[in-house]
Amino acid sequence: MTTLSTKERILNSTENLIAEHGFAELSIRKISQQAHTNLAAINYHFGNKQQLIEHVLERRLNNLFQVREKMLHDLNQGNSAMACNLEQVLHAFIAPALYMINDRHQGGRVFMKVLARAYAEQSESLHHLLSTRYTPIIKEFAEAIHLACPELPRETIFWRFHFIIGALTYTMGDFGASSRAKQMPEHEYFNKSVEELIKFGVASLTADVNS
Amino acid sequence: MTTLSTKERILNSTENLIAEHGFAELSIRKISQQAHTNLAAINYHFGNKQQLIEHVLERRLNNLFQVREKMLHDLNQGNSAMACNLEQVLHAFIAPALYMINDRHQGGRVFMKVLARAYAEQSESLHHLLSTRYTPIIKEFAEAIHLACPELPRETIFWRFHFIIGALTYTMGDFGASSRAKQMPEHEYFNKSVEELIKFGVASLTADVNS
DNA sequence: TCGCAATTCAAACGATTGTTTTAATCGCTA
DNA sequence: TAGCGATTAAAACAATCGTTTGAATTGCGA
Repeated sequence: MTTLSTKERILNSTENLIAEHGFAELSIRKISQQAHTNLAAINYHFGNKQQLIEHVLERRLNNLFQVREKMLHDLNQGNSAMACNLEQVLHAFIAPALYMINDRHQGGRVFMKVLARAYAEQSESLHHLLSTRYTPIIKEFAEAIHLACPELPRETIFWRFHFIIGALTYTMGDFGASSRAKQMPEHEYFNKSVEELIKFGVASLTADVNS
Repeated sequence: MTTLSTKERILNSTENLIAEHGFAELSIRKISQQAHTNLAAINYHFGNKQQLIEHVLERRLNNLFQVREKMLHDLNQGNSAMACNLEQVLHAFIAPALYMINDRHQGGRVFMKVLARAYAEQSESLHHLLSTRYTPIIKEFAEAIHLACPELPRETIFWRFHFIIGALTYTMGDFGASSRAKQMPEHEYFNKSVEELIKFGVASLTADVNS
């Protein structure tokens, strides 16, 4: 049970507290209390509060992006001759978030709330970290979408992919609240969300384009 | 110039500070400083910090919802016999936010960032305020969409409208950052956003439905 | 088992937080 | 203009914040 290192316990507690109460109420005293460690341990291991938050984001963001890129890469291998299916591309982008959330022992579900909040918080450093990390992978997926839908103007792809990411981010942050409102088990609500989100993305990208 | 009442200056300053630096860095000392008033004036006029934040949200939210409902109502009057156009319905939902943002003398553009952050912050009281306010108008628009697209299952409408709201919310919060990244004037970027967002919503709702 | 580095701990630092108190000032009516 | 309620102002309150300090403790290689 508590075979986790102090560093890991601090990261997990930070993640939980951000997800539950947001950045505004986050304090390193609450973190150290929930992590069953000392105040100074946080500064000892992470330097300061800001760097701790960045570690929380980086830890899982790196993993999420790697999984997404691997799934997209595998897709390209399988369909080397022809452009790959649009639904598969969107699946490669959305599903890794699903896996992350369902893998409760990794605490990914909590992290997606953190991510949604980090977006909205938009403190200069956080936003810079997120945008520099996100930009390359977004370009890769936009290119894959272009191959799947060559008739779509690149600008249209840019906008609609942007909106799909928005719908995904919003849905992630909405968790708990929406599933409670619908009196549905959270994991069931999530599976439904991803399924509907992919259909939604495909629909928005394959509809007729006429101004 | 400074013909505004103390109450209004406090509300405006709060709005600006949340939009610029988020809830985490918001303090009533910064608010009173920017509003050129005294610390105690905030507690005198609004009770406490939490109630002040709620006033900031309510002030413009009420106006936004009223405009949306009026536009939807006018639409129903004009097309009483037949179901009204889907694009018009989405326009009635999205455009009021546009007007709000473009009307700089009302400071609406700033408020949309506040709204996007309030969503992500998800402190119990804020989220409760937003969801209780939002639920009725969402039901109204979902019904209008149903009339415009009677062949779409109600559940599909629910999900896709939810995603469209997500894309809208995300885009609002993204402002400034994205327009700066694209080296585009903010108002131009916004007009483009709304235009693309409506096309995006129509596309996602009118595409063929096959699981 | 000794010794040293890594880690944890309690305590205090200065700064800032939201709120309250008490006095001064304003604006309007009688 | 006198007086009174509404508003603003300065100051202090207790609480909490992030960070630092220096000593105590741990764990592991020699």
